[in-house]
Amino acid sequence: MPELPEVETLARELRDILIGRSIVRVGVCWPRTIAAPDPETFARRLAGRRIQEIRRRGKWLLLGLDGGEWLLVHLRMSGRLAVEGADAPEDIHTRVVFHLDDGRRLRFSDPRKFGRMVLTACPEDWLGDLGPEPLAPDLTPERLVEMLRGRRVRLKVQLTDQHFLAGLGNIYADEVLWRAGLSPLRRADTLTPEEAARLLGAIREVLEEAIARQGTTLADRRYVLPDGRPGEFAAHLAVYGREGAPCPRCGASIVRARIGGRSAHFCPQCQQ
DNA sequence: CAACCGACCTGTTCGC
DNA sequence: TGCGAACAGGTCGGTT
Repeated sequence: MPELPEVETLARELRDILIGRSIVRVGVCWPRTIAAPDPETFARRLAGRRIQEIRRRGKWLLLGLDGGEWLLVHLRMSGRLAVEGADAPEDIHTRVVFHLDDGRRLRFSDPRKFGRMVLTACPEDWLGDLGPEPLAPDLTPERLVEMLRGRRVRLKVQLTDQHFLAGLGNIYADEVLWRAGLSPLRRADTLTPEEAARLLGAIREVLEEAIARQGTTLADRRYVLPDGRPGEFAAHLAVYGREGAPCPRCGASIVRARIGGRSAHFCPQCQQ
């Protein structure tokens, strides 16, 4: 499940490969991947465009093209971007292929078909009402306290709400709360300023460490780098996917519960 | 505003 | 062994 660290890693890797390259031709294998414009227009308008810059916003990847338009990509659950030679093996999950001017291709595969792409001159129209970037310096502990005011939902739900904060998903929300020593069941507006500051610190530590290790590749290998290499953060997960295993901090057994319709993993001992 | 549900999807795991 | 049910979860839109 690609979250902020995975998309950030992709953006960094793809910058080295794609900046300055031109898209020669686009093949759309699963039209519903293209949210806008219609798939034919999408392919036609992309042909001949040069990739000038690559950014990330929350879990969105943004490719800036000459001519002023942006190609927006959201990987959702199972989307994957690979850069490969023309001789690469077929993949039944391929949804969109971008043929590049160096003979290679950027291939989007997505077994679950949830991933979406948009070609637009105005990305803000498509990013939704995203919350602030967790790693941006202007997100201060004071501002986080302000943001939490009146928020009666449980912390786990709050952290995965993209309107509140952009980029955290199920895995990193669990890891962040463990690092901060806060219960996922805690009501968001009950945090003291000290706890909010601790939470922000944990968010940044976890995300920065995960980015440094190039993201989390689980056994299903749903996320890998553009060249197929795995990210190395999975070995450092403290709670996610570790139900019944010992807490790295206190040794208590990690618990899995259902919060807000999805699984939450936490240590009942150090996250009271 | 909070909580929940279904829809979108398919590969994998689980229980009988 | 084989089958269908349940599960995995990001996001949106709808209902209670």
